[in-house]
Amino acid sequence: MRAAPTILHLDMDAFYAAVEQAAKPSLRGKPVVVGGLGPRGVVATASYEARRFGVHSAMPTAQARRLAPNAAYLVPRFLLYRSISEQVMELLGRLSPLVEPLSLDEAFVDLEAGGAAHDAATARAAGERLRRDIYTTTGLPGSVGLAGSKMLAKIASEQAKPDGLTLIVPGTERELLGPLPVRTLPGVGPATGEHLRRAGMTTVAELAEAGEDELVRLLGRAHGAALYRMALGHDDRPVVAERDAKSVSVEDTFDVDLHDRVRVRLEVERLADRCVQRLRAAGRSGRTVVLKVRRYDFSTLTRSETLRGPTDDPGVVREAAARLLDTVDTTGGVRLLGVGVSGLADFTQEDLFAQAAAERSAAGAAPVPGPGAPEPAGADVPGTDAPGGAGPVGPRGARAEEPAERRWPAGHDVRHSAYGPGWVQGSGIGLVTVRFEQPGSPPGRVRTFRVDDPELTPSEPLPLVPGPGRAVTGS
DNA sequence: TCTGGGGTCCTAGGACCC
DNA sequence: TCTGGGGTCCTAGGACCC
Repeated sequence: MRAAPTILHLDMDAFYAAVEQAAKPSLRGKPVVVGGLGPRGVVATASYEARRFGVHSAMPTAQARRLAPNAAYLVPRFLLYRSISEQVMELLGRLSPLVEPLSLDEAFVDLEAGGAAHDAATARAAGERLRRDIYTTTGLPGSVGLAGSKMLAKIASEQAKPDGLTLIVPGTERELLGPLPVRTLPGVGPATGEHLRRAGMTTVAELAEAGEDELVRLLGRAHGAALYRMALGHDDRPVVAERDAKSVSVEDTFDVDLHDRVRVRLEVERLADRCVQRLRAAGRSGRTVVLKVRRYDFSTLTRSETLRGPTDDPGVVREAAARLLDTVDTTGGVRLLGVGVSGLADFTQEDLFAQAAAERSAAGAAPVPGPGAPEPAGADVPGTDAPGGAGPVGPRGARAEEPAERRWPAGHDVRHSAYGPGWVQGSGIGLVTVRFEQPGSPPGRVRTFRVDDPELTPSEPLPLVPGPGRAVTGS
């Protein structure tokens, strides 16, 4: 808890939906929902217009459609959001070397470490300038919280939403926190909130009155003690830049439960390969392989196996995952499968190759292809040892005849040789509907084409804000 | 039309070691 | 003969966050 409100928390407003509205003039001021559009999809972000219908994050998309049938429903374009996020984070980096990103749309900044502020007045000025710079650069609104601690800066940015700035004057923390619901505090979710409610505590002031011993008794050592400190407004956690990932995982929920054991095994192997791709892209390797299975009744279990040393070998991870699968009862159907690797080490592939070669020569085995040689990996190579001889199968079970919705995902950019840039408004039954507009244009009009129209091609997102050297790359 | 995907941290029990 | 503690690693599950 520092004496000046020089910890800044930035939270972009309805980030994914706001990016889509900036990219698509006809959606500005309209309800927009970004999320999974399949039968089991959930909402990632709802625009403020959509929230007025009761739509919110984590709500099943089907439920959102009932509440807001006329909203625009779009699949997320993470590569685009990442590129915008990098622009925002770059602006934060100009304020201070201590920037701690929490997600694509959120970060803490230690203004004191960068010399950007030393008191309330300079902190407020830096926050307002940041909001202006973000808007100028990206065209997007973001809210800023300023306080003497991370917790309060985050609470402040929440209170500033949308498109605002709130500064909490040090010394006023307890009176500000006291009347707030316990759920306001970070780390108090549905379970803890209910736990506390049953113990008669609904406000932060009541947590402080209960005392540390009582909270520890209720919630356990770490959680209870941390919560008590938070309730008093005590929070000394520093802003920490650059934290290494501790695990990498991928998972898929299937549109329809899987019953075929052979198919389940095939999907586990595909997930293992995808997981290893991500691991390698990060230049890491890992020692513990984790299999996650969600069954038809939503019961979820994990099985893990720790190897003798870290690996980034797809075959090793695949085989470990397959062994773990053998210990799981999947009768009744499988809703979700996931494969993860934890216990990460900074192993380069060269290290691993050298190590593997050493082990082979020690064992007197024949040489095998090194990392440079082609090897089965990635979505287009099925597990070659999979029983049943199943061919390539899409993540949702799609085969050669790909449905229009997946070839032309709602919201993705396209270009027509005559009509120019536009985006997919919807597709199905062999047709795709495109709205022809772009970030700087007035709202455009809609035209419909056959899905195999040669004049129509997928294209890269256009910059949200026109300007030199500000090309946006993305999905 | 029930409930995504990618993470983090904590707890608790058992194994194993000193 | 009967019964110590502490520390670390591994596994499984759960809560929480965006």
